[in-house]
Amino acid sequence: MASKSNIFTIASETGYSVSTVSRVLTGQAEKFRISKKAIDLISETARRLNYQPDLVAQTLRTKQSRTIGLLVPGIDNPFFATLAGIIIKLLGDRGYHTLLADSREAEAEEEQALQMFLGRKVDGIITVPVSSSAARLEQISQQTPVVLIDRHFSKTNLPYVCTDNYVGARMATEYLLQHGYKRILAIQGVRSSMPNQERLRGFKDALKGEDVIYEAVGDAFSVENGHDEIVRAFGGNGSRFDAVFAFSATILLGAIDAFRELNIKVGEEVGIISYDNNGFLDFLDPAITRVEQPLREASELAVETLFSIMEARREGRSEPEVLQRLIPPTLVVRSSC
Amino acid sequence: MASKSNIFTIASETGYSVSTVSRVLTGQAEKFRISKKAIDLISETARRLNYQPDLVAQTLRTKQSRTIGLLVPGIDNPFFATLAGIIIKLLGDRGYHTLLADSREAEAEEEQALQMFLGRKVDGIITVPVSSSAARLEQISQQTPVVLIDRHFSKTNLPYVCTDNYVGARMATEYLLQHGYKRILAIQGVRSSMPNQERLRGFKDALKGEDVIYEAVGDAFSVENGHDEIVRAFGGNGSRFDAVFAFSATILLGAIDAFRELNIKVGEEVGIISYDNNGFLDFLDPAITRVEQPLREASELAVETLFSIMEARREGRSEPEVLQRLIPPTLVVRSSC
DNA sequence: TAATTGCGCACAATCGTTTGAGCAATACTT
DNA sequence: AAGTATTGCTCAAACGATTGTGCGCAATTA
Repeated sequence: MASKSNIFTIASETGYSVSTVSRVLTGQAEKFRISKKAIDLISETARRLNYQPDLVAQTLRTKQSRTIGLLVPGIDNPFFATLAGIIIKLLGDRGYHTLLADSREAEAEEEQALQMFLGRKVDGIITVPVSSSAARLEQISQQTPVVLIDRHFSKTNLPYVCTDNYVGARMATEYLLQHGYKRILAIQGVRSSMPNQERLRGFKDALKGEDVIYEAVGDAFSVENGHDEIVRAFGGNGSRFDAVFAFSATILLGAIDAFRELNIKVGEEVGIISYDNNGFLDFLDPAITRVEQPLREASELAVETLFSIMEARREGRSEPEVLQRLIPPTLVVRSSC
Repeated sequence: MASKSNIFTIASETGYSVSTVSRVLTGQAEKFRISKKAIDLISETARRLNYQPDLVAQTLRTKQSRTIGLLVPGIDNPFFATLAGIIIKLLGDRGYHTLLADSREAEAEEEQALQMFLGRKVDGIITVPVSSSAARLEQISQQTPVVLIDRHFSKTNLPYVCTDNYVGARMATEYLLQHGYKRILAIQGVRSSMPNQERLRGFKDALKGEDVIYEAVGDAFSVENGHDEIVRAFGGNGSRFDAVFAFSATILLGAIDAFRELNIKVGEEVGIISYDNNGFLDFLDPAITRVEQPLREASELAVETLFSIMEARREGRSEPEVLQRLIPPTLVVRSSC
């Protein structure tokens, strides 16, 4: 009953027309020379009737929903959950709401979500893409601004904010080398994904010319993958490897678990280093040395970028040029290697 | 350009009226005796023009958005992230989208989010409430179905699905007793919250008549709280306690950290048991014995409940009666006590 | 006094759908 | 052959807002 009041109710209640009411309520009063008397009466009445604008009607008319579509490949993954949390907050601060969808690493679900975003008339899209091609997103971005985060495509002019996975992996690998490890096993995540490729490249480049042996196995950002690859590599009689580079925190967990099963002491018998931030890595024993990504900074940059594009388009300006950012990660040293 | 086609485009393209097009596209064709010829032509044209209905316009007209508002107190908390992930998936399976908001444990932000949900005409709301009173939500639920999850209010007829925190805490405490612990420290979360109160009640009831000493300290579901209370209780020369019951996984982490600082061996010198599910509790050393909440089951029940109410209201039926569910948690035994 | 200007507001179209009511043509009845 | 049913569709009014245009009136100017 409270929310039954609309612009028309207020109009008849105050005796003014709906247009006047609308202009007052949208803050266009002085632009249209509405009298102070009218402004006061209308605002007061709106408050009294507990008027809440119908955002759906507003959107239909104005083509602006003050909503951003956020698409991640798995909200149950702490990494994306943290990311989503930060972004939702940042958008909220700017008066925008978030329509969250989960592609579950599947292209079909990604496409569905994008359709939905467009149908819902979101003002912009922030996404961690899962599809292998940028084509669809590039097409969409002509209509609705799109900013990629965490993952990007090799040749695309879509704006993105990613951490520099190449540098991160290089840092991690060099750290292992400096500490005397000579036989390194890398466990990868989804191979087709850009972060994984970059990490692999960084890993290999760091090893170039070094007197070490190495191998890069695995194919998923999952606990199981970490577990299975460790069992495979360390399960037999002894192992060729003295250190492990886990390409994600989930992989790391699986590895830790496998080492425990195999009764191999992490930090002593084998060194281990991981990618990803994740507060609880500090609570493992030993605490895990890792490459952390500046999630907050990345999120802020992504949101900023998105809004600058939105603003530019709204004002018919050409879009800013530098829209692809690679930000450097940080090495957090603990005691696992 | 692709998405510029609307129902009117299709109408003029096919020569039929917009009403006919609409009825075909919404599957009401035979109900209105549209000819097969018309159906075929219209569907074919829609496909050819890549028609996507404007969900905003649809919502305005039908008052149904096929969207559910999901409100959690902190999406960056793994517990709620997991919950959100499950719920988003379940809703997606039923053809519904999710508008996600984060109240950050603040009443003001909760209220804002609820306003937004109503303005957006969500068809239903699933929320982990943070406010101390049920009043506002009860008011809203007359307009839009509301289901509480994880937390509820003591006397309310709002439907909810929570785990039985009383039983869970009792189970945990009894487990400690059975294993010979005699001096138990409980570290609480937010005292005003229903889950905390229930856990405390379960804890105390389990100890009734037993020959043990105990204390319940702390006041936040945070790592710091866990840390500080352990330091306070175990920091001096020896401690009165031989076991700790952490009321949440965050508290547990703080405790683990503090024990490490104090050089006290968990599992040997002190037993510890925790609340909350959290996959990584298995990766700590020792793995933590804990009370897990059946998140999936709870989510399914909550979604089911919400839809049954929505359906009942749509059909003008009276709403189902039994809508408040307390589901039993599970004791997951590991090696920390 | 008549023409001009500015002020304060109202009219009505519009956004893209859905939907109750109605209407012309054909088919069926008796 | 005239009346009734059925078929297959169209008309136009909503939903709740925004917004370009225009109009009556008073104050100012000529």
